[in-house]
Amino acid sequence: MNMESKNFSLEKDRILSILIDMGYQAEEAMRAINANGMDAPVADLADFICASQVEKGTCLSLREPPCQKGECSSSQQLTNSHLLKSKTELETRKRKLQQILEQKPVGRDKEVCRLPNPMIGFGVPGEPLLIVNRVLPNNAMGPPYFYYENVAFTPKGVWSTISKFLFDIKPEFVDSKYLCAAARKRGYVHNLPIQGRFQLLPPPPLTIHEALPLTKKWWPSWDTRTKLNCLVTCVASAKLTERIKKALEKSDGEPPANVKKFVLEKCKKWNLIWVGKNKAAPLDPDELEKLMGFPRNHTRGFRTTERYTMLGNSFHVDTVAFHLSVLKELFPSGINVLSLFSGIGGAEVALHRLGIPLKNVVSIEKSKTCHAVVRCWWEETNQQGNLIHIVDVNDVTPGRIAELIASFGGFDLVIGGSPCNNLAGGNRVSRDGLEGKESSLFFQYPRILNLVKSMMNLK
DNA sequence: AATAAGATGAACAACGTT
DNA sequence: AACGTTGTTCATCTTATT
Repeated sequence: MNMESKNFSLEKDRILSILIDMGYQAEEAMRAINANGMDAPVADLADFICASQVEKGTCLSLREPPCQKGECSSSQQLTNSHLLKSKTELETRKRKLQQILEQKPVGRDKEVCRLPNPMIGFGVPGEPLLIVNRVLPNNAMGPPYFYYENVAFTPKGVWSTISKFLFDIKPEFVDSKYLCAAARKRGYVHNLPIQGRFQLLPPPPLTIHEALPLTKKWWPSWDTRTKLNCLVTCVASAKLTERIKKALEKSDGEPPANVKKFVLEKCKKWNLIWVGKNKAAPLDPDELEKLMGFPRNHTRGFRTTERYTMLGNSFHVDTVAFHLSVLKELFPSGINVLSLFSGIGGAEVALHRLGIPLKNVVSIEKSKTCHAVVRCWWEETNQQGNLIHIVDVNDVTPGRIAELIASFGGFDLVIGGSPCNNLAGGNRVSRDGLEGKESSLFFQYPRILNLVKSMMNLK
């Protein structure tokens, strides 16, 4: 076998396994690849299979047409908010959001989800809801409720594909800088109610100085940042700190413009904070934990670089909790949660801090260290429910789901954020989009969600 | 052998100017 | 409308160090 046909065959296997991951039969997946070619987007292949299933009457109703969208405009302004911006600005925001919610795909190549500016989703704490009634398609309704998360900045077309596989619900894009001192631009697709949200108390500090008071003393006046950029998995080395120190020490007092520019650029790029005279350093894991909304020492006991990786890949607890807060009055006696790609348990921590009892949590996570973190937390917080760990998402078969549902009566919430590494801008090597090696695990989410839905509807 | 440090741009949105 | 400028980003891989 020559190299070219070997690569060809490898690529075919890869696409095939993605389609099988999505819950399709190997045979129909193969037919779709043969009919559409291997260059066709996976979404198209899935469409093809779905179409042929419809013809045969075997469609699992993965994608029913969305129901008639009602008017989403019966907006009502909540009174409170002294922070309320001018009325016209609020109206502008509402109008822009409405446009995004109603936007129709123009053509296959133009299917792009627009990002809202400001990135405040349906609203953030301290501001009134922008939309009070949003109408979801019938097939998107719970049970169970679901909540999916990923990075906002992706290659073009990714979010419209994600949306397409999740009942055409438009993502709610939110930047966590409205809830804490660090930016975190993320998209959330969910079928949760949006009225009656509340944030965790105490509210996290909104500025760097309040969040990290010790930096105040050393912060130069010409560094005007009040918010940190996105907290990621990599940090700058001590060498960069040294370079900055050296550059600043050449001048006493106000440094020249070119030095300022150099330093500020590095500070923004690497999220440095001022911890000493002329000393800009990366955040500690402890500080990351705090900024991400986790309890102190949540990831203690693991190597530093590992802690950076785990924390950088996590939910922002307060943002997620703000969205999940509506569940509190719906499930006063607690909930059963299916947590995909759990990581260090951002969802679990958020629910716990909201005071929602965790009855059964099925956590799917392949990283041993991540799961160890969640297990530790589970015991430290004296959880009364059951924590069930599944290592491989491929082991979540219809049979396994049926077993779990039979044992405790079904899931109330399916939550998770799938791997972003093939989507994230920081990736120079393999930013391959949704079909990338890890990010294609996204397709496991709708597969499993639809399994849970269909089995719970049988009951 | 395990761990940390260093080197490695591009894609995309937003915004201003021509 | 077209174009240039500015800014941000849940990272990977190789090499050095312990």
